[in-house]
Amino acid sequence: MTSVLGKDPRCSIARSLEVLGEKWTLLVVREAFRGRTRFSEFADALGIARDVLSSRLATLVEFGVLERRAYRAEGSRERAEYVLTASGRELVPVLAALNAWGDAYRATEWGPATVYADAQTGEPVSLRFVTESGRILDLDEVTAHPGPAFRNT
Amino acid sequence: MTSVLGKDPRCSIARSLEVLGEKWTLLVVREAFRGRTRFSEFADALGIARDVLSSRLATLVEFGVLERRAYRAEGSRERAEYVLTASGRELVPVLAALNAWGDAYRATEWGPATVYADAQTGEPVSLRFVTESGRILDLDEVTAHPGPAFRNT
DNA sequence: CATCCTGAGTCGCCTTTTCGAACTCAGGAG
DNA sequence: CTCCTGAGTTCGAAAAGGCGACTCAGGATG
Repeated sequence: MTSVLGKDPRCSIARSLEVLGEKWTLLVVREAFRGRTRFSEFADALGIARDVLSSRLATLVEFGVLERRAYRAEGSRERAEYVLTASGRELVPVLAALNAWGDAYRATEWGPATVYADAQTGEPVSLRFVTESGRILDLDEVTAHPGPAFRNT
Repeated sequence: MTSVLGKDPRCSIARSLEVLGEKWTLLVVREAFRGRTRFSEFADALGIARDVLSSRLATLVEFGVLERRAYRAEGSRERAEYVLTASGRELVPVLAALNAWGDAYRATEWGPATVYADAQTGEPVSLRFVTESGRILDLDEVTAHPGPAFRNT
């Protein structure tokens, strides 16, 4: 991506996209959530060119979304695997938000592809805005306004 | 982007990214949320090449995220403006999720760039997973599993 | 009327990314 | 010693992005 931010390094969205915004990157992360860990698993699942995959894995590792580890299947030599780090696992909301929007506005005959649920009860869950006191708001009750980064200095 | 989905048209994330995943697109949407409507406003705010902006606006209009309208400032000729549609406004969670992740994992000295709040009370809000019955869950209490699209057929 | 100015693009040329297939490399298996 | 596999790297061609110049429509100016 080579710094999309150029214009505003203060915007957190721009900084996130610097890591996640290149073609294929979020799909690689999606596959990581689906449990893929190996180079060929990602390549086969996505149909991505291998050199591009190589480059995407490298930046995801560089920015701490994935961790590259050596592992050894029995009777086989050492190989690399890529697993989500804590920061990678915190990308669920990003994927869930994209998933929900796609379900709502680009629906297909097949229905929803991924459903998020309470791990305990299996009850379906959705992403909502919640106040600190636990009140759940609708989208139109929420406003975005400039934070510290656009007030100080 | 020319169909990243190739491999899986059933995945809602892939379909969302088909519209939103090209370079600059989400930043254009962010600017739309900040109230920009005119071609030059987007261009100036982002520092994006004008031909690329032209193309991004076209696909956002094509997929119903923005609406292109004619407007006329007094004593000036008719010009175009781009405003968020209902489906565009529902991208808040996507931007909020990216914003939160950037704040958490790519923080800067300046602090958060954008803060989401209850429009009424000003109380800060965050994106959370909520069950249908209104229980708020932590990320690690949520699982993603294949929906209808990966079960039927 | 002729000229200037502005917003909203388009055009052409060059650089950067992506694509796809082929090639390499390291070790275990036969 | 050769074959096989997973994990990449390399290379040429195609697509996308960046940048400055150019166009186009109409209102304002003289």
